[in-house]
Amino acid sequence: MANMKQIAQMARVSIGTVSHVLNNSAGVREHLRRRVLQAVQTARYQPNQLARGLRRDKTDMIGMIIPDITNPFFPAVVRGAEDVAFSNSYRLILCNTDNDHSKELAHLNELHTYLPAGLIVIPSNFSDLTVQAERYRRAGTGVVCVDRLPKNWSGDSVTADNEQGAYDATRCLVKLGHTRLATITGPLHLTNAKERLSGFKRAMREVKLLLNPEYVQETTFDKRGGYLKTLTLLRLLPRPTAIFAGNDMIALGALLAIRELGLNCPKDVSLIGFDDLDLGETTDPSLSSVSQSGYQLGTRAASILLDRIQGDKSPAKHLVLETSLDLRNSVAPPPSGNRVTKPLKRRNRRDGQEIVHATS
Amino acid sequence: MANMKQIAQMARVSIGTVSHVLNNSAGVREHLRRRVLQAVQTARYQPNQLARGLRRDKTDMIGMIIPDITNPFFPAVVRGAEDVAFSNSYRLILCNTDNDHSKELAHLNELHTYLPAGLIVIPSNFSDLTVQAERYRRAGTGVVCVDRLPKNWSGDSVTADNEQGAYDATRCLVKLGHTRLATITGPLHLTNAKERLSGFKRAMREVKLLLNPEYVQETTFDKRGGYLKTLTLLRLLPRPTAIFAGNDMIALGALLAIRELGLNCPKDVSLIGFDDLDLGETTDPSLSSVSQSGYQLGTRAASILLDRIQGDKSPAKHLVLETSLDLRNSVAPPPSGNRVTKPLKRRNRRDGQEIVHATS
DNA sequence: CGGGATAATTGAAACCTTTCAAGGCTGATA
DNA sequence: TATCAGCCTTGAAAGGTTTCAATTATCCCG
Repeated sequence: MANMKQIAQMARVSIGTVSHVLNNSAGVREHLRRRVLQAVQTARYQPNQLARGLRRDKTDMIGMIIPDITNPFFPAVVRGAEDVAFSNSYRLILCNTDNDHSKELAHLNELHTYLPAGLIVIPSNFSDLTVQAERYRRAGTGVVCVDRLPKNWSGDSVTADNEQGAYDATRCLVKLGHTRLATITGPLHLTNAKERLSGFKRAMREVKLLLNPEYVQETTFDKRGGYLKTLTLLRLLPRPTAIFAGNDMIALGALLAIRELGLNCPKDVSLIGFDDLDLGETTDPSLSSVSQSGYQLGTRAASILLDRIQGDKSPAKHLVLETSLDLRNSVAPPPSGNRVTKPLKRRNRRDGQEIVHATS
Repeated sequence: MANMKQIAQMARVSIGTVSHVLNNSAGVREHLRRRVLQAVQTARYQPNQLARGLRRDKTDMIGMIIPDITNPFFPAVVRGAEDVAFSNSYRLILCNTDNDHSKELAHLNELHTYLPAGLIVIPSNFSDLTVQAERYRRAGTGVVCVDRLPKNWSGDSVTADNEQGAYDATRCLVKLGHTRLATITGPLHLTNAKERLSGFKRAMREVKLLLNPEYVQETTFDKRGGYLKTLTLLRLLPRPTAIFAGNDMIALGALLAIRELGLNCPKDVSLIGFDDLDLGETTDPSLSSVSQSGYQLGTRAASILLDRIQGDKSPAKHLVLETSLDLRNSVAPPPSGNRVTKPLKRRNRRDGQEIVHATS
């Protein structure tokens, strides 16, 4: 691989001049500049980013840490961030924490030694990002938090209006005539889960509906959690007629559970999710959901970060994006009047089905 | 951030000794070693990876290039690769090419200057990776190709047995009694698409079924492509009774099209996809699919790469993973006998629906 | 044409490691 | 106790860039 020294020789100039041409860091007379560019071309020279980073104390990499690349919502965020970063010639180093606290820590520590220009983080469960981020801040490296915030987070953030989204969804169910509303929340130490629950509660309060505490189930943000907690909910008496799921993965699990118990969505149970993932369009029934644009979350976060990199010293920004309710076939009015509650089918799973049962 | 010099001072040894302790590159007597480790601890020292990489001419990063992070199949591969890489303390730099040739090129070029230890690539459409990879090989950097191969690829590769998988799926449809089988393939310059088509054809040939050339439609590996080509297929006369889709995203699009034309899957049209994505479980009807483990593709690729990094000089490896057929509700025998072909419903899309129509 | 001011160019230091060669120490053997 | 081998330890160079200070070239004005 060619280096600057060789380019300098080819162009019959000093190394310093080559650098100046490449970075526009000082005036260089046209004929020299041309010679340098020429040499760069013919040698297909590309500056060694490690050396450059070492010297500059900063690279053109942006670290991005996400909890689970397997949940389709996060790739959407990544995509957004990548698009903005790439077109500003920053590159993304993507780290997957697998929702594992220690893995997040490891990434956070390591990343630091690559001197990234900034960090975009979707905190994992139990993240103590706040402490870690301090190290980065002290080194002048921006950190933007996306989707959910760790405890005591005071830095830049981009989130959706979770509270309002949940509120809207709940109001919609209420308007359809439901009175026995349940919700399956994500882990309540995550701000987004908490906010969605409080939106749900606000809507209930507003119409003076009583909320049976058993109707609020907390679980992880995945299909399995949704599946298990839905089984729990649907065995309660009286059985809830509508479920607001903390996200679409939970809703997907709910759908499976509803089906398995011989019930029908939306006839017996209405269901609304959160995120409005693409895959909600093709489910049976198609899934209603609170739509938030993961892509936008990503682009906005990257933009804020780029501003910081370019020297924006203004106080922390907290961007909250609007949500909208996307109604499809998974909602309907509750089963008519006081009709006798339909009995549940005996549970009968196919062999080899994948869902693992929790021990607790 | 602390550096080696400070550690050396704290431990009252030379910089060289610190390095030796950290890398086990020479015997260091126990009491000095302890002093160094102590200092490292208290200063929370972490070696600067840029400097290290610069000196060693190689970093602990593995570049991974994928065509579209938004297609759930690829994150699964990433996940696999990441798990293996991470546990061997390599880190993944993920680059998304958006199926864009020039973006792939840009990433390939850039990545080079970060001196990654190796590369895992799922080539994009029209990739001329083969040429690019040469540069890496000359620098002693391994490149492993996953899922599909670019033209003239002679390096390491990990792929699924696309031909056999497609064959099995087709045989299954035939066994159910279908005779008018159609297929929607991915871009045929991609090896995986080509292999799947040839598996399909082999099955047809074996049972001496005639293949109407119009029954083979080529498109991109996404929902929109599947949607459009299914519309085309279902307007042909006689109408095919079964479709083998080149992947699950295409199958998802097909499902939408079938539904939109007022037809029923599986009663009017049977459908089998490829990849066996999670989301196939919750579609209406649930989607049958040729199952290939993206996760395994990823782990295997990473393993091969790690071997190369550790000095494995054996000839290029071509790992081909088995597939299995996962049957769900999207397949059934063809509509009974010579029943009059059901008329198509007039097309009538909801406003604001997202699918964009191609101009051609 | 000389002088000064300004612009262009250069050389070398610095960034933080790794690694090599050289020097120092330890302990054993004679 | 002197010598030697062998192991430890060290200092310095090298890796490729940026950047600062210093030098050189250019230009304009008198």
